[in-house]
Amino acid sequence: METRPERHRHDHVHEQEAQEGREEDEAVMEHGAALSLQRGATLFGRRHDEEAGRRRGEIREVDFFSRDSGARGQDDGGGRGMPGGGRDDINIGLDLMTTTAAATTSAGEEMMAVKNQKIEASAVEVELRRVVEENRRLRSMLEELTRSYGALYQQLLQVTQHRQHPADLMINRSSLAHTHLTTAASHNTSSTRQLLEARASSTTTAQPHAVAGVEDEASDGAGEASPSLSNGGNNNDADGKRKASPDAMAPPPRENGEQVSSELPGRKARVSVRARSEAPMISDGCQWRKYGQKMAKGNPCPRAYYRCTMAVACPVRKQVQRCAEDKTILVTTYEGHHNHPLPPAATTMANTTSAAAAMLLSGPVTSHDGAAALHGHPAAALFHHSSSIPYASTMATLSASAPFPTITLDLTQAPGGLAGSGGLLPHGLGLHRPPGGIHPVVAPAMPFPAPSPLASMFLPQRAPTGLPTPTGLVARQQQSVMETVTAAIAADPNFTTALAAAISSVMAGAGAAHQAQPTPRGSNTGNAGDQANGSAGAATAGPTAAGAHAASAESPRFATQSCTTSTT
DNA sequence: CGGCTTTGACCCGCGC
DNA sequence: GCGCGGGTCAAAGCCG
Repeated sequence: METRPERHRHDHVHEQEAQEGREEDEAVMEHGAALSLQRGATLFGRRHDEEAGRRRGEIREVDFFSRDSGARGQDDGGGRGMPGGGRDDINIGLDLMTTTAAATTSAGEEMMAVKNQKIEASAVEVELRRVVEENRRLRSMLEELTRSYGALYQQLLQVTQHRQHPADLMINRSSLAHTHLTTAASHNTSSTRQLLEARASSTTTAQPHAVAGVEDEASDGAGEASPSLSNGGNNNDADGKRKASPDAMAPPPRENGEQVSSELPGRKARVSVRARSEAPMISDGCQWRKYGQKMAKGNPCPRAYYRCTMAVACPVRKQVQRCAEDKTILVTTYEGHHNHPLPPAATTMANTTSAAAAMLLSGPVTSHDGAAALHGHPAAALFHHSSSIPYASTMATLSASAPFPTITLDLTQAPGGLAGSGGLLPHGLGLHRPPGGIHPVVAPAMPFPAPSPLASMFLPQRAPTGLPTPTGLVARQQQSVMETVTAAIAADPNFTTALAAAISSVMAGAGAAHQAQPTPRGSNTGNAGDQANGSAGAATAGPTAAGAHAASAESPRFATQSCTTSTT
């Protein structure tokens, strides 16, 4: 038939379009579909009017497509329609499509719609193939990182077994960190090297502590199931100052028998997060109640004390204070263990602090500058590694002077000199997009030992797992790191919003269901006195940010922002 | 009315 | 022992 060549040509053309311009295709498809619908409706009405009387009883509506051709053939008054055949319909449709509008019949439009569906399907298929390929690539990257981590971790364990020889240990550590750097390495930067060197020298000065740190680390590394071995005890020794409602701060016995009580009766290590925010509090997914405020010496800004109110007797507290030097920086210090499950958003933040806590507890709290501790801890690998990532330079130090061991994660500094911008951190999107078209904030993160007792303080109570297998440990650590990184980004409301928008645009068709995560009170801070939140950043945490939290808490993992440190 | 914030008082540990 | 500073308590007030 003469229409077949036409049809083929159109198919070809549309396939080309499918590969070249999806938007155009989509527009066409939508139009076609709409047209088809419209025509279908018209046709239906007409058919209903004309034929209903004489062919009463036939269910034409249901059999719309298959019967059309016949009906249309009659409508057109021509022999063009083939009685009953679906393929013939296609021919007709194409023919109509290429002819004038006057000659166009509803059948043509319907065929157009069918055709468009095919085109759409092929486009989706192409896209799917691309995504699968990318997924494969990412997976191989992850596997490689996992392998590297496993090797390094084994090496670390061996080192800890020889801790009686501090000198050797030190050397091994340096090589460890160095090894990691080279492993991670393609992105190595000079700043990372400087950082590493600085830490190496610190290690030299704080060698004995470093040894202790490794010892603790070994216990931590052995698994979070043995928290009692953590240096939490050490911390507490150093922590004698706090009167501390011991009962309040002592974590309740875990259902799994995990004796966290061994952690310490008094105060525990703290994790401090510095982030730029105009809001009075950063969004961390928990509900807090302010129970006090005090002017701290040396800082014109008052320090606010909050208590977790998500559970009746949750001992977790946090302090929020603006940085004296830069009032746009909000310093949030967490302390204690949640005794209740946390919402995803809160878990994300919890994991962030867990990561830091893992480092803190694994390191010597009394080290001169804390660098030694970091240096010896596998978690340091994360930070080293992150430092080597263009978008994420990370550093953390422990406080030496603070009454309690404190680690500060500084999320205020943007790599690439953006730190001084004074704004929040939306710089990530688009500004530092790495080559390759991967999401700007997606970067491999190095797994590190699972959080020990302190680490669990922000985590929901877990089921007992016993000593984790290396594999499970690695997996959990990876997740933790990923979430750490995620939370670091999520801490920035603006960034979160932008990220959420980006994600939704990418995931539009697929699973945009994640978007809004229902959070109580419409805010993931849950803080009651949030008028300021409403106007400032944290409150952007509304649905969008919450969505980002949710998304981040699940799987796409994002690289951390910069993380330098401060001392308390 | 309940929950939250505010704010002054109080407690405690540390340093001198 | 005293003063200082950090942290907490609790009454009063505010707010939805």
